[in-house]
Amino acid sequence: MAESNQEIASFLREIAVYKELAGDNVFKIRAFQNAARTVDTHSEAVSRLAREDRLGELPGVGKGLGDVIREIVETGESSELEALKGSIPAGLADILALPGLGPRKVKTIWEKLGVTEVAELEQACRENRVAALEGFGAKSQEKILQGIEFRKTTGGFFLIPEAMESARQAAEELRASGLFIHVDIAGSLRRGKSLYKDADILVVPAEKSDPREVQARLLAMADGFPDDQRGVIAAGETKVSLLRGGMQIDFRIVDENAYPAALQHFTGSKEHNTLLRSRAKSRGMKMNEYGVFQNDEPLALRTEEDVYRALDIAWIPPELREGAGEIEAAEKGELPELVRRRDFKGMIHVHTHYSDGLHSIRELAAECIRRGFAYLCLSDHSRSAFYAGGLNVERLAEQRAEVDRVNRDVAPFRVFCGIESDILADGSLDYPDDVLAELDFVIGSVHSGLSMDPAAATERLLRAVGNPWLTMLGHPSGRLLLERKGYTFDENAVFGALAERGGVLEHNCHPRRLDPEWDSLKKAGALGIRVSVNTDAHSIRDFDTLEYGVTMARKAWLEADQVLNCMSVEEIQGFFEERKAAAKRG
DNA sequence: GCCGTTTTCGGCCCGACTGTTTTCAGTCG
Repeated sequence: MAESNQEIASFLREIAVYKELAGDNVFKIRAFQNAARTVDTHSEAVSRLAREDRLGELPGVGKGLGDVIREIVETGESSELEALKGSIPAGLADILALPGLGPRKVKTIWEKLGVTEVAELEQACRENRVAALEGFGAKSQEKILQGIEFRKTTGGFFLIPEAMESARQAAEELRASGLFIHVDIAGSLRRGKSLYKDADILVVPAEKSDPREVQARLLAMADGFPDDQRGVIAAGETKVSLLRGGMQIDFRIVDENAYPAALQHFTGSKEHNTLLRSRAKSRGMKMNEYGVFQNDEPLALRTEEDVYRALDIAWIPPELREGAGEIEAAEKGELPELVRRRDFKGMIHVHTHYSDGLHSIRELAAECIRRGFAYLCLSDHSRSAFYAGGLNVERLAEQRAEVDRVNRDVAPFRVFCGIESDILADGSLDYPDDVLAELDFVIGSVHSGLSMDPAAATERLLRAVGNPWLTMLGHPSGRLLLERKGYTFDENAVFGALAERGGVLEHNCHPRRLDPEWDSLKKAGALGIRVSVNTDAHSIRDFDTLEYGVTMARKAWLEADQVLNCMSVEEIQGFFEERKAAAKRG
């Protein structure tokens, strides 16, 4: 039996990949991809929809996909997927993921060379056999080798800080050149993501700028970097793609009159743009990166707002542009009023030198005050986290006493004393109830025994969430970006329990965690779960990462009244006290 | 495979760039 939405979605996604390799109809493939996204982000358990014969409620799911989903739910298998696997080697999916290789070329490689694994492909390239294929050449072969090499090192992805720094630096250099009237970071960096493959920078040359000079200036952006971290990927009239410091940057060059449409277009996402263009078409218009056209006549657009207005909808914040219901919401005038950085009144989930943090309670409080926060919620590691200097009961009491002393000095600023309690293997918390009762709040996090199967993980989390002393669930998936995947669990079950008990879900905005991913966070928000955007700071410098959390919260459609640390100090104190009173009642 | 204030069949977004081609297929976003 396949119970969770994620499991069902991964089946559909796998079928789509195999169908691509099989050379199936592209629209059919897209139908499976769309259905996977729909299932993944649906806030109700799709297995339940299947049992109640309500799969038709899912947009993009008709008879065919309904049958496929039903079989997955009932048997935990898909005969369609099994059939595809029987005729297509699994290794081809890895080859398909390489840059520059689509289904047609992978098919050629497989049929003509018998290559079915990345390692075999690498060898074939080195033996010059790929270049000899029809439709390939020396350059394609070199590009494939580079792609394989690139994936071996970084996986081809960058964390937010590196990607943002790289893009901001490039944009600054271009602005300083005086050749451009606009230099904007667009693409996924503008929309917000947890990982980045590249950066998109939109440039509008000044009227007097010579196009050749513009292109030369852009090409020079790779200068000064080590040879293995630089290169020209593409150099056209409207697009220059470079490898700069190991990261790909795409520069898009447009005229000033196309700027609004281009900014919209190059911000994406692909899914969002596809839906928008489809909307334009159904209204007798056409849109592309150069404008919105009616009868081939460009509409007058001055801002990005105008682009959306031309399609009869309100401007959509970039973070929402994922083709995940934002256009329908805009059409109905139901776009959320997204939370902003200035709505945040408190810093939550901060470690002190009592465990593995760098600073004292007073230092952290002073820094929060300096940054305009009204409160600070401390949560050091619990006793089982000995590797991180977790606090035993005595140490915890000492910290509690110091917090009380500090609070007398910093009022009306307030320090709350909590704990980041390990969720033990059996799902219990790390202290007895009478110790937990002394604290203002409890974050429960899994730090050990991460290799659980989904059923065990779900059980463990459900037990923790069911503990009345747990205030919030910390970094729920346990993932470390670019390092480890984390465990999977049934989100609908765990979030459902959290919603029922009025528990809070942490979004841990450490750039290596960003846990949970935005789509899961969105699902939680839709279920009415309050979210806390937590820096998990171990030093004052980590306070800056709140910026990433704000982006993810916005991406998850959250409004200020859904976010715990947007509460005033009085409100959050009341919230903690109420939770504790309820826990005492049992 | 889905879907329908043009439609139950015939659409399904649009353009740029590369590489290998002598006019364009494949890939990408």
